Amino acid sequence: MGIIRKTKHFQKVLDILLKQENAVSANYLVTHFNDEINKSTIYRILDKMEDDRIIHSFVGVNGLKWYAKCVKCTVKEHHDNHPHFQCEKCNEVQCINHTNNATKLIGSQFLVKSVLLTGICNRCF
Amino acid sequence: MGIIRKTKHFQKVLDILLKQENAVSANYLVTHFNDEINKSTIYRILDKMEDDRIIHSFVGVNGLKWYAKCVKCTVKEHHDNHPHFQCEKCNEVQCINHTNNATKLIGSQFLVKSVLLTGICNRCF
DNA sequence: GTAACTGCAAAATATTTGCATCCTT
DNA sequence: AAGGATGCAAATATTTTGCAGTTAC
Repeated sequence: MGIIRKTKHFQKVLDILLKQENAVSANYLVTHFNDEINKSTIYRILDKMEDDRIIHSFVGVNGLKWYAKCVKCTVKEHHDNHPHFQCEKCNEVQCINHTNNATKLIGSQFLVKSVLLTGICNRCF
Repeated sequence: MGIIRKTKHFQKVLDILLKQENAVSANYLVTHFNDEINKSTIYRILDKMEDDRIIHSFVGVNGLKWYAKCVKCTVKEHHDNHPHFQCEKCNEVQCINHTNNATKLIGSQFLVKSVLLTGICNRCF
């Protein structure tokens, strides 16, 4: 555990995540910061951010891990479980803004933390 | 491409998938058939089955690939996009029987092929 | 000063692929 | 006979880990 230090690397990764409208993959960040930030460091920063509920993660269609900023999460409650849609052709992930969707979908049998829909987007159709 | 041959291995893998109420991971099958069927063969059989719409696949919380039998799919149309729920603690996947859920969730902006919800199941809560 | 962060190399893990051989039709 | 299936080993690719050295508070 421990406190997160706001290092230069931390800030750089955070900046990308805040700038992005949709989710980004860990792999994208590794490539993007190639020769600037070591990949281990990136994975560790992402882990920390998720622990601190600054971002949340999910696994995409191809098994890659994706991250997106949490809009309205607190340390106590992580309620940013808005669904994501990923196109299996272009692999792009889009956030779907919709409220109460998860519970609407399956009632309250489970504590739902993330929802991922996959398929084909209108651009690739 | 080519025609699927109903070999002994093919039948054995199919039997497991049909017997199962919920989805199983490729990894489970590899372990289950250890010393009986080579892992490459299992992956290839699963690929073929998916091509032929006998089963459908999705990627779980930990990036592992999961497979489940298709209940009402034809070669022409693959409409078995019932949602799956995976517990991030016990990793178990449950099929959620619900109709029209995917389209209800996001309208008709995308062609939705699979829906995965993750979180914590009532047993692990 | 101490705990957290970083880079590097190596490990772990799941899946894929090349190739030679075997089997099914 | 021919095209598909199989086993084996090696390759891929992503993520994790151990460790030594550095940095932030």
